[in-house]
Amino acid sequence: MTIDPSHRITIVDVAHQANVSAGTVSNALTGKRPVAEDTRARIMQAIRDLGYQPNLLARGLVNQRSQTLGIVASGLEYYGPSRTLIGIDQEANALGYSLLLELLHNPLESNVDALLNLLSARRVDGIIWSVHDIGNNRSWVAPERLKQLPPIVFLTMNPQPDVTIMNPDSYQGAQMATQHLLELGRRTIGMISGPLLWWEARERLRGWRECLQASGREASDDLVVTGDWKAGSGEAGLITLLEKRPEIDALFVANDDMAMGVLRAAHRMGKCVPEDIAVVGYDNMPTAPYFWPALTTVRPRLLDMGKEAIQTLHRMVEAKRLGRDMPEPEVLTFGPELMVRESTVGFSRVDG
Amino acid sequence: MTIDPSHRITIVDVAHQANVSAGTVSNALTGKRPVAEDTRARIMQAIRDLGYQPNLLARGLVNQRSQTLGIVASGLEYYGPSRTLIGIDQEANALGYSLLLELLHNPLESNVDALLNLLSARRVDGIIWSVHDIGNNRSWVAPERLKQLPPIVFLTMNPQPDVTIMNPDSYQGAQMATQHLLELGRRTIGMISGPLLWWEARERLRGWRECLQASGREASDDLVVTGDWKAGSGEAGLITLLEKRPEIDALFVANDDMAMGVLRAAHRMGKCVPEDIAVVGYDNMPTAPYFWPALTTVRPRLLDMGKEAIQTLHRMVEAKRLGRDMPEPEVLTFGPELMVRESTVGFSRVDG
DNA sequence: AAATCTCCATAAAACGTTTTAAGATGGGCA
DNA sequence: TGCCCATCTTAAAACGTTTTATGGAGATTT
Repeated sequence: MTIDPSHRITIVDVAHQANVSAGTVSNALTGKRPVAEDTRARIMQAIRDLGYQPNLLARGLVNQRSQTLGIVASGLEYYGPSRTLIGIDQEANALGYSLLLELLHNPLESNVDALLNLLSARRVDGIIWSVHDIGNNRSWVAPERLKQLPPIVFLTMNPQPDVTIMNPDSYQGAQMATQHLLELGRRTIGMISGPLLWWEARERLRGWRECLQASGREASDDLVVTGDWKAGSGEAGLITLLEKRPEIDALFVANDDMAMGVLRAAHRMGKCVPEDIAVVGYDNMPTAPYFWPALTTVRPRLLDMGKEAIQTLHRMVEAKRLGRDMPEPEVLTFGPELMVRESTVGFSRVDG
Repeated sequence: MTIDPSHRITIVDVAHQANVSAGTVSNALTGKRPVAEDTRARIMQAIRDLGYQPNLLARGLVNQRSQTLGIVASGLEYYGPSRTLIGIDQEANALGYSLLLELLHNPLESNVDALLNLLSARRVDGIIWSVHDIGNNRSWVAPERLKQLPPIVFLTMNPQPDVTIMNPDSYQGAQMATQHLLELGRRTIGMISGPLLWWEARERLRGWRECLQASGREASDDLVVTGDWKAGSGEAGLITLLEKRPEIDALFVANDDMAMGVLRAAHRMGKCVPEDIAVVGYDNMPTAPYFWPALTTVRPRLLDMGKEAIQTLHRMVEAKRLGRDMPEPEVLTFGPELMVRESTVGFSRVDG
């Protein structure tokens, strides 16, 4: 009948072929109302014969939902963010969502209106905001703005009222790292921090400081150097730090990249790790066990966090769809784990 | 008039408010036909007053395109794939596309029909297939299958007829690495390869072998050990290799992660790099300059490749939309760059 | 035998846009 | 005045689904 090859097969083509109406085909496909067994078989056969594929745009239009979640992320070239994304993807797939990915070029950017409008226009069912909390790039987050948007879950954000947030517990991670160094009998524990514009960097700094203070140790400012998360700043950081405070015998470094730079600087200066200086990193990059020496580091549970974020978002989406009242906004915190390796305990005790 | 708060503002609401018809609002928004200046102003005012946001699902339905590209990727936890994705995202945004991301859990999976059907059903305008070519996971790629799908660009794939492909030139990269080692006067150049199921791994191996053969050197099988891309296999690989061939004085390692393991093994065995063994990696991870010693490595141009992939795909999409004939399928190859650092030339010549 | 149920199928309306074909308005020209 | 033309608008039809209200056939009850 139709010989036009550019004609895409629609549900009414299938209906014709199977001698039923479009509505019946729809019922057979969605299973929302009963269809007799033999007509269902005819329909399925017609679908196969014609190679029919439903148009999810049309379905989304009438259903008022796209089965799509908007993911706003940044820093994907780093291990942490991409790991989080993988968790997000796995869980979203399991729940039948597709992901609309928007990468934020410059995460300091606080003018995100165009982006939010785009996601709204595409009618995403919900949004995961996986951009680090830096400077005032969260200034747009306010109840009246959120009301115009689909449900949102924020990742890694300084808690604030009326917002649903998932956080890796940087504060606790820093405490665990510092406590570990204290238990090893280290006297003077320095820190190389991330940029203090970053909320997470401030949390890690706070964890270090409060842990030291709690055990009556010094946590003064000249034990801290601020880096930029990159290895180079770790390398420079160690040099600066040892000039100021040569007696430092342990270091908590706010991420593994900078820790790698620290290790390199130590080698160059002829310092032994961990004998002269013990080093703890943060992130547990897959290569951390193969640093020289293997790096003791804090492992945040990012995969879990990504999955939980999607589950929570899904609940919010469903509540909205069914007209129930939203779950109460909450802050979920994911405790990290300390991976002890050579850079703190030496070669004897690890790696048989 | 409408007090129902759950009512989403549509184009006809705007039309009412501005005392025009829906068609006119559409014309004003798309700019496809002229609209008088004062009515346009009225319309824009109404849009602002009501907070109207166009429904891109509806627009996609009637326009027969979604302004969306499907990105199928895997291995996002590694540097290379995420870097490629960033290039893809940048260029796609510039051309007005959004990205529908589908991560392939197991890239060996060759049954990708469900995934392709989903992307078709969502009416993506085109697809970027950014999954590594492993085993027979490309067996589904055949002209008759491709004909049912939106335009596709494949990344990193063994060339085959009638398919558009972007490739980082692994063969050339491996040759550059090996040639560099030869020029440094190294005698016996081993290799730690990636898994040979991977097309890229085979290309790198071929580059190493043919470069050696071209200069009359040995390239026998016992100079090669196969790893799994991970640092651990590099560490084990060096040990195995030196047991078989203790005279090895240089090593080409198929990626930086494994090279890191090699460096670690060298330290453990008391071998000096580069004095005893020179090492070249592949990928140029951001941390490569901070390895101990800093790693000489091959830098593939992944960002460029991602961008070019989108541009090419865009041309294919437009050709299809306008009913022109498709651009001829082609294979584009991106030449890499050698980053020379301490692990081959020592500390004197780099890093002042 | 009539009335009532079940079960299944359908036609038509909706979802929110763009596009098509046609119409209205007013000005210029003969 | 009558005609044509340019410029702007519009009503209605599409796009491909799902849903709503309706209907018809047979089985079951009264």
